[in-house]
Amino acid sequence: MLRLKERKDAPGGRMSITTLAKGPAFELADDRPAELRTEFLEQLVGYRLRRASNTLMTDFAASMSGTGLRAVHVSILAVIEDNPGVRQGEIGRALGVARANMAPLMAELEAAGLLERTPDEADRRAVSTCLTRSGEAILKNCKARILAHERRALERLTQNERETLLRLLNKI
Amino acid sequence: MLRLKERKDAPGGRMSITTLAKGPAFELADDRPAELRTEFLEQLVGYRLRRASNTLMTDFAASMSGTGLRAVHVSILAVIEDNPGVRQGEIGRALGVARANMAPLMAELEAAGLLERTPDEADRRAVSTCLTRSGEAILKNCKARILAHERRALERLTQNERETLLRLLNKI
DNA sequence: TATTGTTATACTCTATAACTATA
DNA sequence: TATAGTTATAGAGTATAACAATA
Repeated sequence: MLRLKERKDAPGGRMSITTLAKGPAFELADDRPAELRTEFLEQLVGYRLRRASNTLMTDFAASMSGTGLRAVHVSILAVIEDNPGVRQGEIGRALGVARANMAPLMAELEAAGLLERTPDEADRRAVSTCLTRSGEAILKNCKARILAHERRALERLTQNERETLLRLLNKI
Repeated sequence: MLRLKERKDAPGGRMSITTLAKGPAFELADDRPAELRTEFLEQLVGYRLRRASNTLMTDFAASMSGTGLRAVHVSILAVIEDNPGVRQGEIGRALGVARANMAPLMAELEAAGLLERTPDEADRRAVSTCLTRSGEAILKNCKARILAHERRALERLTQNERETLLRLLNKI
C-alpha cells in the first residue's frame, strides 16, 4: 500500500498484563501460587498508566498493519491536516518530538508522497507542510483504523467512562 | 549511594505537553496562531494515555535521581519483597519484561547487593530470589520517593479522582 | 546572536535467536 | 520435547552536538 518500510509485525503477543484478584485475603497455599502479589505497584497511577499505554500501543500497532505507518507518522499527518501549511518545527513541538528526530520522519513521509514541503514565505529558514491528495486519502484510512482500534481496545469502558478517563488524563 | 551506573539526568526537560483551549470555535486570526489544532489526537485515549504516561515517567526518573535505579529496577525489588523466594521468570511475566531482558537487570541488582539468587530447590533450572537487608532498605527509600513523586505529579487530581483513574485504567 | 532544519551519533528499551542445563 | 536462564544482537525510540542557511 505504501513504500514506507513495513514494520516487523510482532507475532508472539508479549505484554502480558497480569491482573490481580481483588479479594481481601491473598491465598498463599502450600502449592505453587498462580499469581504474584503486586499491590504496591498496582496502587501507583504511573505504573498502571504505563501498562495501559503499552497495551493500547500494541493493539494500535496491530491495527496499522500493512500501512507501513507508525503512530508518530499518523500523528504528524493529522496535525498537518488540521493545520494546513504548518511549519515542521511547530509539529514537533506539539507532539513532543525533537527537531533532530522530525527530520527523518518528515523525509520518509515526503518520500512516500504523503506530504509536500515548501520553503515558508515569511521565514525562509522554515518549511511549510501540507498533505498531498494521497496523504489525505491514507490519513482517512488510518483514522478509520484508529477509531476501530479504540472501540475494540476500550470495549470494557462505557462512553461515559471514556470521557471521564480523557478528562482525568488531561489534568495530569 | 549505589554502585549501579548512574543515569544521565536529562537536563533540558523535553516532553512539552501542549494543551489546547477548549473553546467551541478555534480562533484562526490573520496573525500567526499560537497553538495548533489537535482535536483528532486529543480525542484518542491511546494518545492521551501515552502523553500522560511520558509526563509521569519523566518526573519519576527525576525523583529517583542519585539512586542509580530505574522504574524497572524498583518494580522488580517491590515484587520480590511482596513475594519472597519468587522465581526470576515469574517476575518477568508479572511485569511484562522478556526473559532475555530480565537476565542483565537481575545481574545488576545482584551485583549492587540488593538481592540474592539461589537455585530453586524444586526446579534446579530456576532461580529463587530474595532481597538482602540492603535491598530492603533501598526499596524503602525508593518507595517513599515514589509516593512523593505521585503526590507531586498528581496534585491536580483529588483523591477521589485518582481512585477513579486507577479503576478505569484497570479496565483497559 | 538566535533559530530552522539537517546530519551524525549515542544510549536506552525492546525483541529475536541460539545456546546450556535441567525437567 | 519443553522450559529457565543466559548471551549476543538487532531494531525502535529518544537524546545531544555540530553544522549551514536565514533571521
